[in-house]
Amino acid sequence: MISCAFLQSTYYLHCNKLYRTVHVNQDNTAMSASKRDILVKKALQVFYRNGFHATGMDMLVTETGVSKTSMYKHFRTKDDLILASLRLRDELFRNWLMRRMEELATTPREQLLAMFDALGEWFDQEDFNSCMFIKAASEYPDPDHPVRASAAEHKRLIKHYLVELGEKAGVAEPAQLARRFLLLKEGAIVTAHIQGSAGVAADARQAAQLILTDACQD
Amino acid sequence: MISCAFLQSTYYLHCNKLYRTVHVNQDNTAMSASKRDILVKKALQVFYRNGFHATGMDMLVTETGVSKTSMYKHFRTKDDLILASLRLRDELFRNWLMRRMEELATTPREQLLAMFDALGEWFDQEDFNSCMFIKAASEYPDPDHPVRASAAEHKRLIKHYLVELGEKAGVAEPAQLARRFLLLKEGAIVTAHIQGSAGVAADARQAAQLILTDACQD
DNA sequence: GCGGACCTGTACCGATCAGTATAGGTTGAG
DNA sequence: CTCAACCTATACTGATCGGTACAGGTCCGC
Repeated sequence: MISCAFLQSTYYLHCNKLYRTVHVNQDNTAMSASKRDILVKKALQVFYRNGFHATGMDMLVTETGVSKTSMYKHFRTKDDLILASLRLRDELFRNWLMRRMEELATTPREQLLAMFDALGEWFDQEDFNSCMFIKAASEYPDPDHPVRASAAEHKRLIKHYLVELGEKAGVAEPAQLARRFLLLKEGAIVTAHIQGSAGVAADARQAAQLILTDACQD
Repeated sequence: MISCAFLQSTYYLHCNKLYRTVHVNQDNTAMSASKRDILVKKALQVFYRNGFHATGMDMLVTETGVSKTSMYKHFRTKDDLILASLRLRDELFRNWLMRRMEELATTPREQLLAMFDALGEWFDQEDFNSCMFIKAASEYPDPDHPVRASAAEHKRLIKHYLVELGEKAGVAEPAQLARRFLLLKEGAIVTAHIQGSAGVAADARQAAQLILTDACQD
């Protein structure tokens, strides 16, 4: 089954031909899913690299290869496209992080610490450019803006995964452990972005080890 | 000589009519209140609240009360004004943080932990809007841009202060302690910004306590 | 009163912003 | 074939972008 769960998905489950799959838009106009996928995927890259306000729709036309007319058929406003990009980013990043944590370690305790090994791999990728949601929140000062809600939801979902892992690991206060790990994670991302990635993930992992040991002693 | 060291004051050093720039502030403190100082001070507030790309020069004219002609007399480009704002922010914020840490505690060990109490006060201020340098770095993707250098320097100076405090506290590896504390600090800032400030500073402080205890056992 | 330092307001520049209008090309189903 | 869905390119809107030009106002030491 080929489908794109990040693009309002269930409708796709009834389709057997991706190139002709039909997506029901906000205004009930039928659209080609593949073009839409290409647009969101490439827009995500441009927004991540270049920022949101600094990226104009004309730049997106040249960078994505999708005409402006099609863009505005798929998304009523630039903000809608941004939100779709953030939804995709949330899914891709969380899937990658969780998969990598589970690949790098076997026990829940080790998987928790492996988060920082995975982050270290991310920091060393040449296209690493901080967390897209931290950047998004930085550009949208209104706390009620949907972009901010998207960022909060992304962080909440990661925290939820860490809590689950903490429960599997049998720590006394998994919620507390998750909050502390998240502090180290966000701090490592920001520090690797501003100061450079050298040693940052290892520092965070060592600090996390202390916190985890303490959490298991309780 | 009355001047503001944070405001790239060389231009005024050649001015022998400095008294013209001395005014009385709202709180009756005599300070250099030249148009340039007013401009940078208010521009800082607008950039911090509204972002860099999203703030146009025309908005700065209305928000600061300084004419556009004067702005471009003092600063050749918008970027120069942004950099001056960041220099001011660096000085104001670091001075505030260090002063508050030393007010809240007496011993170096307690002062280190008091950083998170000070951060907690900051998070609860209604105009708290994340770290200006994290936001600046988020908006300027080019790592060689002066804005990025300014952000890195700000973080470096704070780290340097933490290392000094760690040495005074007699910990075995003050540099390592400072790096770990900085991870918690940046993580707390980002988390308070995105998820809300409730409990964030306290979480960070508890984690810092564990790290500090470990550092003193060595 | 004169000159210079410093400020203002207003109008303007070409470029770019988000978004729209219009016309036409391609594809596949019936 | 026609029809409809979906795509393209181009041109355009009014607003705003960073930045400049120009004329004039105010204050000061001389």
